[in-house]
Amino acid sequence: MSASKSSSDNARNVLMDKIVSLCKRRGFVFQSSEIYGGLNGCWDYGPLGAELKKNLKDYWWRRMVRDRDDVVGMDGAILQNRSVWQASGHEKTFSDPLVDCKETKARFRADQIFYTPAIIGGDSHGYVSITESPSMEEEAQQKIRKIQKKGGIKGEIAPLDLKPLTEATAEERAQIPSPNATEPGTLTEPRQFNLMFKTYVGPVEDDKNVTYLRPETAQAIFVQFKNVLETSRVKPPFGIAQIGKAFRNEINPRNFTFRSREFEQMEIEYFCRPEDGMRLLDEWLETRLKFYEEIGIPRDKLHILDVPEKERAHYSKGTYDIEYEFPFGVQELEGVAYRTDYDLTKHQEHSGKPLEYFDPNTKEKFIPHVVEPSAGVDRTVLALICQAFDEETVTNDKGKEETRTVLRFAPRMAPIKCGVFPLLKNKPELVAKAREVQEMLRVHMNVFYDEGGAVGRRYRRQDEIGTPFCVTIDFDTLGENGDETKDTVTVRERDAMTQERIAIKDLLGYLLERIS
RNA sequence: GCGGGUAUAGCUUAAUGGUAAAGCUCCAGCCUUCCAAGCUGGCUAUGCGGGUUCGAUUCCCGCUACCCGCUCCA
Repeated sequence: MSASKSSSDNARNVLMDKIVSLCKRRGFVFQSSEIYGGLNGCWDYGPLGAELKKNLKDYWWRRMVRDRDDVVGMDGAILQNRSVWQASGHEKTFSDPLVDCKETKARFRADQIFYTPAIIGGDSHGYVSITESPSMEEEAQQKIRKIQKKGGIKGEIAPLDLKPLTEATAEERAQIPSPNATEPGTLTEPRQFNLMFKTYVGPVEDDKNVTYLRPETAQAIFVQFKNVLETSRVKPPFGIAQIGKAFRNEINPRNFTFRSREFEQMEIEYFCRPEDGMRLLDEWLETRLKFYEEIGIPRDKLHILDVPEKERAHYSKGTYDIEYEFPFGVQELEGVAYRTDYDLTKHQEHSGKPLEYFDPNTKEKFIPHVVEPSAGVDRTVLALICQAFDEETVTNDKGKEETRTVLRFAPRMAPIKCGVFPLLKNKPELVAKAREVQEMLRVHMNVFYDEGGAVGRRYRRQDEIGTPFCVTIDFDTLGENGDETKDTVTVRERDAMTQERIAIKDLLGYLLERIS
């Protein structure tokens, strides 16, 4: 690693440390179960984090559901019949058999290690193994040739018989070396690692009562597709939107709240005619990119990854990942995937219930195709905080330089929209007037009243939590300096720290215009 | 899961085999006529569990959590 690389790594760690520290100090995010030592991969949102997250979800719901004629909402249960997870393929594919190499400490997925007996000149010379790749035949050949050369063995190498390690018997496994070791016997037994949290429905912990906490919210939508269709007077193309928790028993949670074991998703399953799928995939990508701009994540901090076919889920005809430049790297916020008719078809097969749509105009019956924009709520909250975080150097009255920490949230995302301060707290008239203004505003937005300390300190406190506006009631407001400024207040803006004098009667309109 | 690192107050840092210190923050009071002013007072900490020891925050072991690198990421 070069010096410059490690110093920039260090810089971004410092930035992330500052963000994590601010999140805790000001009540955005706490470690879950902190007083008991925490719980790996779980986080709690404090008062401001909860507001921020709620603002994000509410705005998504408003833009994706209420502002549109073609999307309706639902709210599915976290627990579903186990058959749902069998039909969706999660019970099978969310469970990976893992093996460790005791010698090299490497970990492999057992289904991605392939092995073959090394047969040279008709005699067996043990086994070789390689990890799955397009060139694995050739690599296996090379490994066998090495054995041949090393042992000075004569004869033809027999044709390879490559099989995944999952098919090896116990006796075979004892003789199969790890792909990156030479001696056999260093691989552990394959162990099932299930990414789904298993639980039991009902009081008896019996195999018949097994189900899982949902690893994604989408399946509830597919399973209720017919009910929504029949009760909501919608017809394709239309979408069903949902916001809710999902759970994955990640092997390795990392990067603060970015990869958690319990997380929230905002998803739409958009049902359409098969021929419209690819076009709608692109349209939804644009719709979603616009959304990120609206919440204050600029386009130039987003990366669009057109996921290549071999990395897509097998049923997907096209997938875009929307990624954000986090301090710890470019990471996915949202996947926009064209899932074809895979999910509905699977549920139709497994449930035996028809999930087709009959188009009365064309007299056609078909299983709708699906485009799915699926966003991570917690990841987007983290992106909002990372994007908003800024430190700037300001010079105070005494000419001393100091650091101002400010979260530059888009006002519509800010947890608190407006601070309300009496200039001095020991003047009852100022306090009374400030309370009056607070009452007037609070029915329309989240406001915060503060009278502690000097007014400058109060401004800085609000800067650090991203409050876009602060209103101060002073002696002008009371009319002490003439009628012209009576019943006016100063509105101080967070980013530029500029102040404007606004009449109290115009204040609500002024703020609403800037925060909606 | 492997390897490395870290763990003292809300935050940042000190110190110590013998009752843990400070700055900032926070709270209360006084003062204060617009950008972290001042004064007084106050709350709050050695992650958890073992061991060694007369005595452990300090030494040892285990666990947990967080960070970094691998690995993993439908």
